Amino acid sequence: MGHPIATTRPQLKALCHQCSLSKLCLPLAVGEDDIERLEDIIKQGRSFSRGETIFEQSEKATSCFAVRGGAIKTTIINKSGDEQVTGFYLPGEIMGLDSISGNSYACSAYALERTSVCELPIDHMEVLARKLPTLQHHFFQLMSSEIQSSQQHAMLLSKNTAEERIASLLLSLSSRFERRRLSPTRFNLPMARNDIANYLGLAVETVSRVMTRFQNQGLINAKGREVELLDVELLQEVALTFARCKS
Amino acid sequence: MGHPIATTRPQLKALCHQCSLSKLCLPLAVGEDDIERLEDIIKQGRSFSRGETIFEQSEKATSCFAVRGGAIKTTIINKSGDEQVTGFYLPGEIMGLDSISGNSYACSAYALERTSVCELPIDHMEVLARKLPTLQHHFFQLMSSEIQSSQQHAMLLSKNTAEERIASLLLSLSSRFERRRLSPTRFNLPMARNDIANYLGLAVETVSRVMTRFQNQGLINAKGREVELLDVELLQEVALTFARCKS
DNA sequence: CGCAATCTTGAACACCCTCAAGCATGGTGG
DNA sequence: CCACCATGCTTGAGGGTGTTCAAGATTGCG
Repeated sequence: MGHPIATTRPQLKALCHQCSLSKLCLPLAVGEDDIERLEDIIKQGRSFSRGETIFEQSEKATSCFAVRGGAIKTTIINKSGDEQVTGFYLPGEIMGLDSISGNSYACSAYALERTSVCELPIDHMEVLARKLPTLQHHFFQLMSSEIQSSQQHAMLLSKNTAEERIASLLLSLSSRFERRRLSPTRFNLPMARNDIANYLGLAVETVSRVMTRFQNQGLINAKGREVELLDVELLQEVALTFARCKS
Repeated sequence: MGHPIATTRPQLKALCHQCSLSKLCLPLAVGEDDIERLEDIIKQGRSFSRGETIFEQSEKATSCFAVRGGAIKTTIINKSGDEQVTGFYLPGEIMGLDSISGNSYACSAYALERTSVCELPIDHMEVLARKLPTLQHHFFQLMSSEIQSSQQHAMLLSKNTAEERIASLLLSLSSRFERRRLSPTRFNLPMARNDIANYLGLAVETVSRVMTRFQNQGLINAKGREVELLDVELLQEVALTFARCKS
C-alpha cells in the first residue's frame, strides 16, 4: 500500500565521495572528477524499518538499490504460490540488478532490520554509463558476478547436504562482514531461521538441528541470532563436502 | 589442449543482417545502419563437433558466444571437485555472460552436438555498447534475464520434486524450440540423461524412472533422446507443484 | 560382431521433511 | 511491572522421496 519510494525524508542528493562504503559499492568505477555526476543521479536517504517493503515483485522497476546500512532479503513468489528467498544483501552490496530486464521487479525486497539504501534510477544510470566507460564496465562486472553467485547458489542447492549449505552460508556472511572491517567470527544474523531455511531449500527444523549439531561439535557458538564461529577451518571443510568425519 | 579459439576456418566477418537468428540473438538491439559496425566486431564461423570444448573454466575470458546451431552445455567444477551443469544453450541464445567479471571464464562450455557459434569479444563489445545506446541497453537486459533465469533454476532445485523439475525442463526446451519455429511437441534432446540429471540435481536413475513414469501416464513418448510431448497442459500442471493426482 | 557407453530397472538405505509438542523471546496492555 | 500471547526457535518420532549400489537392457560405433 502506498508507494514504497515515497518515504519519510525528501530525496537528498547522494554523497558518495564521503561514503564509507564507496570502495565496496562502486570501487574504482568512477574517477574523482566524475563522481559529482554520479551524485547528481543517485538518490540517498531512503530508510526502512524492519519488515518494510522496499519494492514489490511485478511493480514497475525504476531503480536498483545500494545498501547503506541494515540488511535486505529478496524473495520471489512462484506460480504455485509459495515464496522463495533468493538473496540477502548487506551494506555495500547492490540489489535489483535482476530487475533491469522486463520493466517490472523480478522479486520483492524487504528490510530485515532498520535499513537505509541509495537509489540508482536505472534509466539515468544507463545514460551515465555511456558517458563513463569505467562505470559501464563496472555495471557489467556487477551483473556478471550476480549471475555467478546465483549459479553458485543453485549448485549449493542441487548437490550439497544440509550441513554443507549452512556452513557455506555462515562462511559467506563471515567474509562479507570482514570486508566491512567487522569481526568475521562474531556477528548477528540479520535474518530469521525461517529465511535461512527458505534460502537454503531446507525446513526450519533442519536448520535448527544442524545449528545445534555444529554447536555440539564445537564449530560454532550460537544463541538465537548471535553467532560466533569457533573453528573456521573446520567449517570450511564441512562446506567442501567431505563431512564424512562424524566425531 | 591447444587454443579452443583457433579452429578450422579463418575468422569470417559475421553476417548478422542475413542471419535467420538475428531476431532472437540481438532483437532490436541495433538499427539497420549500425549493424555493420557490429559485424566488424563479431567473428563468425567457429564450429565444434560433439564433445569439443568451446572454452574452459579459469582460462582467460575474452569473449561471449552466440549459438548459431547445435547445442552447448556449461559446467562448473566446484572446490570439492565435482562437476555441475549450469545451463544448456540453444541457437539464438547467448552464453558466457557470467564470465565478464573476473577475467577468466566462470564455467566450461562443451558442444553437445555439432555446433557453430559467433564470437563476441568482450572488450570490443563494451566499446561499441558505449556508442550504441540500444546495444548497451540490450546487453543489460540480457544479463539481467540471465540472473533471473539462474534464480528460477535455483528455485526449481530448492523446492521442487523430481517430477516437477523434469517437467519444467521439458517445457522449457519445448518453448525454446517453438521460438525457433520448430515443433514444440516433438524434438530430440540434445543432452544425455546424465547431463539432465546433473543439471536438475538428481541421480541419473531418478531421471530415467520419472521419464518412464511420465510415459506410462501418457504425458510423453520418449525413446532415448527422441521426445514427444503428448499432454502439454498436464505437464504444466505437474511442473506447478500439485502433482498430487496420481492416476 | 563385440565392446563401451548410455539407459533402464530393482531393492535397501539415508537424509530430510512433516507433524506435533515444548520452550524461549519479546512486545503489549492491564 | 508482570502476565499474557504471538512469534520464533528447538527437539523428538515417523515416514516419504530420492540416492546408492548392483545388475541387466539397449544403443551406437569401431
